[in-house]
Amino acid sequence: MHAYRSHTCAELTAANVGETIRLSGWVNRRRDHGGVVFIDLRDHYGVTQILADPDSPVFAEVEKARSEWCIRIDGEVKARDPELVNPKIPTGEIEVFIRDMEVLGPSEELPLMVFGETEYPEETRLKYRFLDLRREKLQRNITLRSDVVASIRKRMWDINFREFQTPIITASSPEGARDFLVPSRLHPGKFYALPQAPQQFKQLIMVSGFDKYFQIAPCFRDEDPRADRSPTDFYQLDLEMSFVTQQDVFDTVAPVIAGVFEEFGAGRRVDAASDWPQIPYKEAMLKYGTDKPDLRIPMEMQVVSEHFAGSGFKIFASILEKDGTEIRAIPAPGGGSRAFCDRMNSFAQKEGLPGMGYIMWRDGNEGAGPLAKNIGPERTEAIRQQLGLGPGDAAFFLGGKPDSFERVAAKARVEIGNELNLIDKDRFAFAWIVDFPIYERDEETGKIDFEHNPFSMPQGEMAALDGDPLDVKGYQYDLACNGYELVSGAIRNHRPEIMFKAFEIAGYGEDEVRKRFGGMVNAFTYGAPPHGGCAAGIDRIVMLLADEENIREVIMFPMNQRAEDLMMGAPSEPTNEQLRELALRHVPQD
RNA sequence: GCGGUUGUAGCUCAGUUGGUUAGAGUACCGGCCUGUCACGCCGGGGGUCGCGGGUUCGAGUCCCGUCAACCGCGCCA
Repeated sequence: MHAYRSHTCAELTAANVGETIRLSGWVNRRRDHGGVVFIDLRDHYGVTQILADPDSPVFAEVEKARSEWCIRIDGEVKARDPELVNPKIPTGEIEVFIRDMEVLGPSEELPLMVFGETEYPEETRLKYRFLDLRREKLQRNITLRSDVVASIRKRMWDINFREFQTPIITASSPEGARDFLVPSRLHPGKFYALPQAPQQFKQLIMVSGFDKYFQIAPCFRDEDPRADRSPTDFYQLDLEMSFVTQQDVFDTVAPVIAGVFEEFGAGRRVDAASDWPQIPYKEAMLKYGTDKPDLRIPMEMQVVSEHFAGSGFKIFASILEKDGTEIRAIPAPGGGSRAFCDRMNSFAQKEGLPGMGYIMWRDGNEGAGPLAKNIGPERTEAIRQQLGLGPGDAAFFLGGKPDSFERVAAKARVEIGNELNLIDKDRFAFAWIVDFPIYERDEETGKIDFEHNPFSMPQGEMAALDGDPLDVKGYQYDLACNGYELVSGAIRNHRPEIMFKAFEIAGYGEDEVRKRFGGMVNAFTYGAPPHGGCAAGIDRIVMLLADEENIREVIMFPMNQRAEDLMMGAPSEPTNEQLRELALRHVPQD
């Protein structure tokens, strides 16, 4: 017999009754009835009930076993009496009468119970990640992640993409985020960097003639985390193709993403890849206040400035006298109760706005609420008609420069959708967001800078760069799903002269471009093909499929909110010798 | 860097207007129990109430400061 097991803890059924078998696993639960002791033995695959009574030679040892001890047992498979069958587990028809037991790894008192649904603070969970990972949910999530990655690889392979590994230790490439730097021992005072993405490498792979590249690529960014954003490192399905238009990229990627969501979505509805809308960035910001809208929520914002200009509602009327301002409405069908409207108003205040005015419509389409009183029945009725609302509905209003309220408006729209139960939880709703602007103006300095990364081809190419930079759109796109940004990509700028011009507008000279992106720009002077691609967030895809709201639930060994690994103790102080070798000295900051 | 929330037993939490020796569940230790599957019953050990200062006759509770965790803002494909 094998040293540790003849079967897994999920395998034994009535067909095995009478066999002598060997199992290894963890003590999930122990139930000691004095004359009979039960142990639920658990491994990765399932649970099997073990029992011992005084007839067993190891009865005394079995009584001593405790939760999460790792043990090996030998025993005989017995059928359970019909009334003792446990229908909750696949092995519920049998149990194993234990004849021998070996403690492979005893356990201290647990800081976190593997059994049960108790919630634990993240600090505890991360410090004892190996225990947390034993729990059913994380076993499921992490396994799902592996299956998703395998499926993606197969799907990409099937459409003739090939996976190539790109360097992890490379040059700093300022793409927007902060780099992780790695000091060089052989070149004191110089640093490598970890790639924020394999961006330049994949473009070089296209110049190298490989036509279709993908990689499940680790990306490193030294930025603060969010619930849906891992600090330090995360994984992307990174891909790039030559001789393609934006639509070609969509037609290639959408079926892969849709296929994965259908395969692992557990029956949740997936919008057909061919039906995913393409929403211009400007329109997305107007209707949803964000470039990653949740399209499961039916309401769209509308501009209603005309109904407030010169009206009796002085706050909005005077806002509208300033340049670049507008009033926008978020319709809330079924939201016409005072309690709900007040709750949303304080939600907006909590998010940093002065407030969020509202109108409710009663029977006979009569407008109610302070705002309706101020602007009078005619304007109130005009708003109702524009928004297509009726009795029992409400609308919320935000005023000012769009930049100042769009972020909160987007959150409010989600909040309204949630509160009024307007979100179909069993659906994945996708949309391509297109026509991103290439440039933005820094509000404080007034300086023009790249809105995204600087590698996108401007729509209209060189000629487009002659006009107002803020009007230049790029062949640059995101894929939004249920309020998350899943994919981001672009048709790249492969023409050095257009790159230099694009950088010049943002205030970077040719020498600066050559210094930062020299390798790539140089390659573009030797017959660069037009190319484009995108990157899809693996962690976020798995997060959506696993129905989790925190990205750490789908990462095996995540960092905490301060980018520390509590289990491994990272970051840690280097030894003096390490510092000496690297010619580094730590200068304490006050 | 900023804002919000939280911090009480190994773990999850309760703790009233400031008032006796800080509680429960679970885990752990001991005892009882031959059919449980969240087994049950009896008993026990276990506390720097995050930390420091203040107000008070008296602070887990009020005030000030500070630390930590999470969520958000800034930042960031």
